[in-house]
Amino acid sequence: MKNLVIVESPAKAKTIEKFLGKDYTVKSSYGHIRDLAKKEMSIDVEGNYEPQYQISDDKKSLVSELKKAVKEADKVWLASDEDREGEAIAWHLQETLKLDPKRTQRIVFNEITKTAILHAIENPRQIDMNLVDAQQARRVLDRLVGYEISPILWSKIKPALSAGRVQSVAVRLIVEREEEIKHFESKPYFRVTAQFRPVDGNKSLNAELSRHFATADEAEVFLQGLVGESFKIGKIETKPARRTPAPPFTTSTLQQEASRKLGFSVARTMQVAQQLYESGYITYMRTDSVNLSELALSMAKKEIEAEYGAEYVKTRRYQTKTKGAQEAHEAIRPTNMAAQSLNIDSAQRRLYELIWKRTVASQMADAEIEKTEITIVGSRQTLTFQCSGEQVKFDGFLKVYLEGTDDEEQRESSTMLPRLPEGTLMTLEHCEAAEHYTQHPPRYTEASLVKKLEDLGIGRPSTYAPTISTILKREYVIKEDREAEPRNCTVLTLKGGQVKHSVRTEKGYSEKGKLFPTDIGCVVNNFLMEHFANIIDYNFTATVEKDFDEIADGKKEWRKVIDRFYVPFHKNIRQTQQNSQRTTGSRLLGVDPASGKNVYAKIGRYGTLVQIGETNTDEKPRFASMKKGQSIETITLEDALGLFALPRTLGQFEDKDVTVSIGKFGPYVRHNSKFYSLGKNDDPYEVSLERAIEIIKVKREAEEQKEELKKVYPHEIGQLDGDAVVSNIGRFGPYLTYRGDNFRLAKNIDPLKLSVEQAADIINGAKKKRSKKG
DNA sequence: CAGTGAGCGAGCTTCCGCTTGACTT
Repeated sequence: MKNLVIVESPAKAKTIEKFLGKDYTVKSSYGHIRDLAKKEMSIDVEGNYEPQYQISDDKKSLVSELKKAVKEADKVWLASDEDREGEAIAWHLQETLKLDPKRTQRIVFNEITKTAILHAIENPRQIDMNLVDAQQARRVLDRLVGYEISPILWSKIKPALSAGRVQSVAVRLIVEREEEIKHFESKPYFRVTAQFRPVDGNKSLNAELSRHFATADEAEVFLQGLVGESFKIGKIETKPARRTPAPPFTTSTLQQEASRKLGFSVARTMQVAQQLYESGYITYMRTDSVNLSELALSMAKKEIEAEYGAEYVKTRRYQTKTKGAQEAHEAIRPTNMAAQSLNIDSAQRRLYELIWKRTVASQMADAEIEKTEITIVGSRQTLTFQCSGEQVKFDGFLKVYLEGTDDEEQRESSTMLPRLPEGTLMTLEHCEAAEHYTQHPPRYTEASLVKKLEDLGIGRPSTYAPTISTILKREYVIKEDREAEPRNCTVLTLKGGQVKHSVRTEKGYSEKGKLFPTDIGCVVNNFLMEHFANIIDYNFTATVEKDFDEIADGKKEWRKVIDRFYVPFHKNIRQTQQNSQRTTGSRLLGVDPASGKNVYAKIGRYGTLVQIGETNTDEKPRFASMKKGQSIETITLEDALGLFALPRTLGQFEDKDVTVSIGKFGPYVRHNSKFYSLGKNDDPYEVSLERAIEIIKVKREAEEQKEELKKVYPHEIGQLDGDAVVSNIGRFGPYLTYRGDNFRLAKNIDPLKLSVEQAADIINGAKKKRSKKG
């Protein structure tokens, strides 16, 4: 071996190895190999912010493997990504592997093509310490912010909470959107729609009045005024229009489209994309670039020509405009544009087809459209009816793909309009004024939150999905479906010269998979807004990014940048710790009629709770946890008092009391000092004695079965090369144990009837599979 | 495994960004 190349991703290593031939061995660092220790701050604040790095636990064996490879190589090529993090990875590798700079080359490429890689090899450079320092500043700042604010939250609000430059802004967006919605005043308005037919024609057209009415009375006056009116076509306007395809996918836009068109969560999209990437079907899926390689452009061109004809080709080079983009990779695209679809599992196939369509469409001609606007005027009326339509003259990229939209109230406007000359007399066939309500701004979905964060320049492609998981895990936000209340809407219809009133029920749009803030999320956000407004300012990241850029350009020293931030920040931390009150989000609900004491809803150490009586008095208050779906803000006194019904005694079974309550691990039935967990659909406040007894009996039966199994298992099948092979049944089904290793058994295998030979096959088969993966 | 929310005090929790793999009992 002469050359050792180290890249970040193993899939990339595999591809590059093919391009480079046998003088090169390509290995992967699997991302960062060193980081600040997890347990402590690991930043010497007094010692000029010196970071204390250590090799991550899961990277120790990898590092020793890399060290060995380095020893056998004449030259080491550090080929991590061409961005801040990539440069830092290269530097950490150089430091950790103790690489001799004379025998070490830094190379970069932002597309995985043979030309790009050979070009990179011919143009090596040294590690750019300014860029590394920009990364260190980023890392240190995030650690300081996260690890100094979080403990304040533990002492002032609740243990195990967290705050950070990215996650706290994500929560703030969701909390503030909810506030907006709460203060939104939904107003009714009347929309007038009509159907006209040419006097000597039969194809009618739908039109809408050019204005809305605020009240039913106004609408009625208008409708009444239409009686005996004659209509004609006033004006016909046709305008050519063009539509342009969306740029190729980045991580963020892929997540948005997969959410809109396939209903995937952000995490699912990334998981499926990872599978496609590892199989070699698509390029790297964590990217902020819309750039396509020259190879990709020519492949797309060839494919479009062959499939749709030369007139559909339009080669486009896209520019990335995203704030803070680092563009170390290409856009997400198929590696082989000739493969329109793949014979793989359904989720992978659907995501792949989406990527294929988006990429190919981005290299296709504009769609040419003719927009027609028809105005219908009445002889006495000053108001006009409008009707608009579109005709596609040349479909261009629309043949393949059209980007989805987040607009929930999209109106169809692609109807083709009949060709009618101006002045054509029209008959009014039908007219109605229907009540609608103005709609509050939409709540965020996972994907629309990612879009917003990206617009603000907050977070990176590799962190969008984990950030969402974090704020869900901390229970700052909850993702759920909520049905909208149906609303009664007045409809006025003009019929036979009369205006008739009727009522139509409008179901309103239900919120599917939307992000709602929780009590904890709101309380934490309020606390941060009060004490750390600068950190969760929407521009904080953008501001510090400017500093990082200047560090990267060698114009600023990273330690000075951090010091300027840290000194006032830390002072604020100290003051907040000393001066601010414990925050519980407490709300007085009313007075408990039984005791005459106050009832409160607030945040406790283990979640939201209701409390009867005062704290800080001799008499201890009574507490009860809130149920799922209840919140401090909306819980009523009555519901709160209902929570004190536990523990409930349901009655007797086998001469012993049956009681039901909620414990640390959820609701349970207690009988004869034994515990039985309630099922998912059982409500401890409602559950009957009969159901409780059933639960007891089911658990007893399961335990009996377990006892039976214990008589047979563990079962020794026999000896294999001098050691026992044992079969057993565990939490995950039947398995074999042999020499301290476990091997799962297929469902159709009877672990008691297994022969030693069969067991040996299973063990060897599994070992082979494992070593292949390892 | 089966309240915990008062108080005491030990020890624990926590960030962002880069990457995949573990394969359980």
